[in-house]
Amino acid sequence: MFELNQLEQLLAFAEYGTLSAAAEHLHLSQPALSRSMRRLEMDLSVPLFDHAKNKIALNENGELAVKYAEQIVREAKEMKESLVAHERARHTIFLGSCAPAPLWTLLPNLSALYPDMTITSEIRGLDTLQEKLLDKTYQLIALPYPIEEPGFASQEIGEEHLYFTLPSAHPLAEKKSLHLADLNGETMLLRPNLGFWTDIVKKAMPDTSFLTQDENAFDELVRFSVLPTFATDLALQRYNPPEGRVIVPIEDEAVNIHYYCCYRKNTLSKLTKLLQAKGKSKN
Amino acid sequence: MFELNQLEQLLAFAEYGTLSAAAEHLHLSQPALSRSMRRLEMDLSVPLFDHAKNKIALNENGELAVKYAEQIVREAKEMKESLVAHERARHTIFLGSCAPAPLWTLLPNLSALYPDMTITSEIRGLDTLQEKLLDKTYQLIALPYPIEEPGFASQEIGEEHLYFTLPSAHPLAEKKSLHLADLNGETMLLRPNLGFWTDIVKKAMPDTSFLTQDENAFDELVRFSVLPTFATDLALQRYNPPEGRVIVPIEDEAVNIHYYCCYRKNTLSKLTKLLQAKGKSKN
DNA sequence: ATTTTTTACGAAAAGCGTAACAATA
DNA sequence: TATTGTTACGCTTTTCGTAAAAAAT
Repeated sequence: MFELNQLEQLLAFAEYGTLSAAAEHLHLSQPALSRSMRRLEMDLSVPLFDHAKNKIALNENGELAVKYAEQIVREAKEMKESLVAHERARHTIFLGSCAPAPLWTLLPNLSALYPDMTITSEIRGLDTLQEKLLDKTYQLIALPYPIEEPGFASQEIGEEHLYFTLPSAHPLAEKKSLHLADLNGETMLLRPNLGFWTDIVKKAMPDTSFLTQDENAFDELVRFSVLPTFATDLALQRYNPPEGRVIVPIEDEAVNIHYYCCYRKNTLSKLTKLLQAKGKSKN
Repeated sequence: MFELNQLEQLLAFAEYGTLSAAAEHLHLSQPALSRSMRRLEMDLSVPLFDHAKNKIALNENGELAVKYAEQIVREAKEMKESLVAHERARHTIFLGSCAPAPLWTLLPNLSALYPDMTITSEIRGLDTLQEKLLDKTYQLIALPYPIEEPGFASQEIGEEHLYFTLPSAHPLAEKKSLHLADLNGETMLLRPNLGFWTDIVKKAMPDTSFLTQDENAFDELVRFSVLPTFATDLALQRYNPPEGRVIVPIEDEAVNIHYYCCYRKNTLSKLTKLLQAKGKSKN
């Protein structure tokens, strides 16, 4: 039988027109390529070239052979790429979340539980998350509600609550609590990549314009700004509380979020234990 | 890059389940196959097997690789078969005829004109002939009428006329000429593979039952039979006239056949000369 | 005990490069 | 004369088979 090697060489010849040119691009001596093509003719038991003394060209068979070779070589490359991708996927847990907070606990726990796996995560919209869990892009997603798909498990992994952080001089800074609507219309600062939190507050404060600032410069900006911004209880545990700001709870029921971790029941067997542990430790 | 060789070996392993069994069917030592599969894993930079001490089995990647390998190997075989077929076709003139007589002149002339080509011929129905000329199965066909397809040439190559051969004792044996209908209802003997002649006489003599006899035993049978049979002027030139038989011309216009040779104008360049020569020599 | 896979080692085969040759433009 | 393809020859690399070892049924 002939070999893929020879088909690639045939394609190189078809592309470059002469054995010398093709051999150079193949990093091969020209006599070697000449012999290899003769072998291909033998292996196929069909002449592929018109061999003149000083010129060689594809004949009718050769042209046909090139067509086949293109297809076969393409599929061979596809095979390798696909296998490499598949192998990578076998060693990767791809985690989607609706918000940053679930990742703070899930990522380190997953790393500890599956030390050989690469953990990749991203924050996406609720529809995207569910869709890509079903099509197996994600092995695991964090949602603000449980899903009911058969064959999937949903387990609560914690809750998060939203607060305003107001400058001390703000007119409402002394209130014990507020509604989102109370600040509707005021310009506010937002961290980027807050996931579905952004949707919630934009919906409840349609007249507010939100300024989004780079994550790294955000704290700096807040310190020297008089604009109100948000915080959550989980974020306040994780990061330093903003200086010179008053934290005011928000009473809207929509900002009391319970997170659920959703995944296929027959995958990630160690995950069940992780999630049961999750119910207790919320740091 | 990996090689087709290795893919075939992978398929053999997938089929036979163990390296030993696969190696035997591949006419290869088992250690060689073991190493070859390890090389395949290296070449693909992906593990394909679960290597246990004493057992080796395809893993998830391997199963996927087998699927790809099946396709690629199938196409590789297809490539070879297709090329061999194409090569054969390049050296073959496939000739279809509606009757035996045109072949008697066309075959030797084609052989002389194209000494490097294999000449293959068969007798088929008129519709089949035209259809397979158009789809390039035939390079050349002989029909009892010219065709009008654009791009095709039709040239008359001779004529043939049908006769009855009657036993001397036959009631009609002394007639100077007859019509087909005159013997309608009588049982007759027929050579096999007469092409469209069979259709002509069956149509004009619907009440006659025709007995077809093997070509080699036919002359023998005729000699000892009192059944009428047919001959043509061309057949009488070619073969010995039947003993003890009277040759009676048939007057039906339908049995005076002019043969036409039909072929693509841009192929068989030498053929034009042949056909012009054909008009003169009719042996 | 037999079967199966892997490792080790020497031999066979295949493939490559350099050089030389032939032919062409 | 420079370029192209084929042939010849020696060398390297690859691949193979046998033998031996390790492990499992």
